[in-house]
Order: sequence, then structure tokens, then C-alpha cells
Amino acid sequence: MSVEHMRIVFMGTPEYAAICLQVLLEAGHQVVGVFTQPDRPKGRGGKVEMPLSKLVALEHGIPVFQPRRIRDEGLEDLKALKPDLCVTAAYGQILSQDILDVPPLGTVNVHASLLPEYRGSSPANWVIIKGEKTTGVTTMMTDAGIDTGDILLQKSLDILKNETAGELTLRLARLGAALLLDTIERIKTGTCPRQKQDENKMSYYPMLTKQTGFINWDYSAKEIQNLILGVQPWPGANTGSPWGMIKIISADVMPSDKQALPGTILTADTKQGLIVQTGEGNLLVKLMQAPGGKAMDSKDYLRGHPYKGEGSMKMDEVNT
RNA sequence: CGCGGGGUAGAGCAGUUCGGUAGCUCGUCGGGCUCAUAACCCGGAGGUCGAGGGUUCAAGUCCCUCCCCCGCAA
Repeated sequence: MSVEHMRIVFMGTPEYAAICLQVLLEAGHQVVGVFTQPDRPKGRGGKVEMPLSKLVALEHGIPVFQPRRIRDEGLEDLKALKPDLCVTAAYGQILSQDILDVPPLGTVNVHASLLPEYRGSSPANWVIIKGEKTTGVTTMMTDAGIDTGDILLQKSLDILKNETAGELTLRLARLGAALLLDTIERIKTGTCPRQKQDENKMSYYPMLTKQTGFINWDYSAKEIQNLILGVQPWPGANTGSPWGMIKIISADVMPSDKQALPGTILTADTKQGLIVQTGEGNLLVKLMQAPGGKAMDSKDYLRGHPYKGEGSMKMDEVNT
């Protein structure tokens, strides 16, 4: 079976997936169909936007399928495409066994972590939140569980200092795409290693929510900094403050000379910026953003919003 | 037509309710004080108030249209 003759169906949704799809196409693989999430209203004004993977597919004239639930409405379409192999990358839907049974060569998933650690839908965010130094990508045979299938190939990647989850995701996508090509090549020649996951070493992390980004000032300054980097670009690290709900985009860890209650505002002036006591160490807020405003240096923000008196970042917390 | 905030000097903001000399905190430039300074004092430059049109003796402010930025919700 040559590359040209292998019929591949791709399933993926956001940029991470679109990069994999793009690389697959540039390598000359025959992608006969793309499954992606339905177009949904996005942004203000409720304008509908198409997933990036759909955009790439349309540019190459590939048929696009957008079932709400592929396991309810997608089986016949998938069968009709007669795929030899399915490839998934951040599709956002769980595949049922009858879907997995369609392609004779199976379904390969490109997961953005070193499995069995960091199973789940947002691994690039969680490795940063957890302060890991290294992560990577894994290609695996998809089975009915969530990221539980047999591992094919892996490649590791060092996490850069001050790297955000968004930046890391892009690097992992490019690395994963290359690994995917390698994996497909080896499947074709029957030389692909295949190994069960060690369940004793597995870890699972849930999908991010708005709540994930709320800063708990009892944590250490380092942990909070990791959170800030790990929840970008979405949902962003938010906290209450004397000025209302604000988003913190970047911050530095500072040693603390004196202990105050976590969340206490130690300094808020236009010379040093905003410095907050945490559970361990202080956090110097660099870039921040108030509702309706643009991201700006905390020193700039304080120029127009002078701070008076005692205060804590635990004020005005949203109670939902 | 999902809800909402915003665009005023290089930066961040006030002023708009109720039209009447363009303000504040910084920065910047010059001078002073100081062993010295991110401190303090004095002085200066820098603005078609997002764009266009309308009302008016007079518009940052009121009316209409448009452009751009952002938060929420999805």
C-alpha cells in the first residue's frame, strides 16, 4: 500500500489539529474526508465561525463533515469514505467502538503529552500549571477510553521559561505533526512499535473551565505564576481586586521579606507596579487587564486608577 | 440583530449628566536642590478630543452615520 493509495480520514477541530492536517496534506497523504465540530457562534455579536480544521479542509477541496455527535450521526458518512486509517487530533468528541471499527488500520490519535501522564483534553495547559519542565507528544491507537490506547511513538520537548500554554500548544502541534508522519510511515511498513500504557503511571486532567483560571492567593507565587502561564490564552487567570475583576497576563515571583495575609496588596504605585502577598513569596503583576480595557502594565493601570488604603485581592470575588 | 465597557498629549485616566478658556497622575525637555537618587522644588514643549455629517452664537459634551479596541455570555 503506497502513501498515495492509503485513504485517510482526519478528525480534528482547533489550530492544533489544523496544523496536523496541514502537514499531512503537505506530505502528500490522501485525506478523503475531515470530521470537525459544527460551526458555532463565537466572539461578540454571536457571529458563527468555522473551526480552523474546516478552513484547511476547504482550501484543499476535502469533504467536511460536522455532526453534532459523530457516534449518533456520523457512522454512515464515515463508512462511505472507506478509510484505511483514521487520524484524530483534538477533535473534541469521543469515538464509539463502531466508529473505531470502520478503518481496518485503526485510528491514530496525536496527543499533546507524554502518555500515560496528562490524559485529558488540555494537556499543554496542565503541564504548565503543574510546573513541569518537560512534556511531549504521543501517537497512540485510539480505543474506547479517554487517551488510554496503546502507545505508538513519543517525542519529548522542553518547556521554555515563561512559555504560555498557547505557545506550547503550537510547538507541540508541529512536533506532533512530524511524529504523525513518522507513525503513518511505520504503520504502512508494519514496523511501528506498539505498547500498552502503564496504568500505574497514568494521570488524568479535566477540561479547563473559567473556574480553573481563578487565582487562589493561598498558593505560592511560583504556583500562581504557573497558573497564569498555563491558562493562556483561555480562560486567563482572573482574580478579584479593589478595582473589580481583573485578568493577570504576566507576573514575576519576588521573595517576600515580611508575611502578610495571602492576597494582601503590598505595593500599588506607578513606580513598582502591583505587588501582592501570596501563600509563599510575593507576586509582581506585570501585564494585567481590567474588564473592557486593554492589556497593560500594572504601573500604567495604576496611573489612571490610583490606589488608596488597605486592600486585598480577595475582595469582590465572584460568587457563582 | 446575544449583553456590556471604551477611543481625550508619548502612557494611563478625568471631564460628557446640565454645551461656554483642554485637566490629572506619569513620562519627556530645561533649570534648581542634593554626596547622591526612582525623592523634592520651579518652568517648558507636546492634543485635528477615533472619522464624517448635523444642530448651535458656541460642541470633547447634544443628534445621525461609520471605523477601531476590549470584557461577558456561548
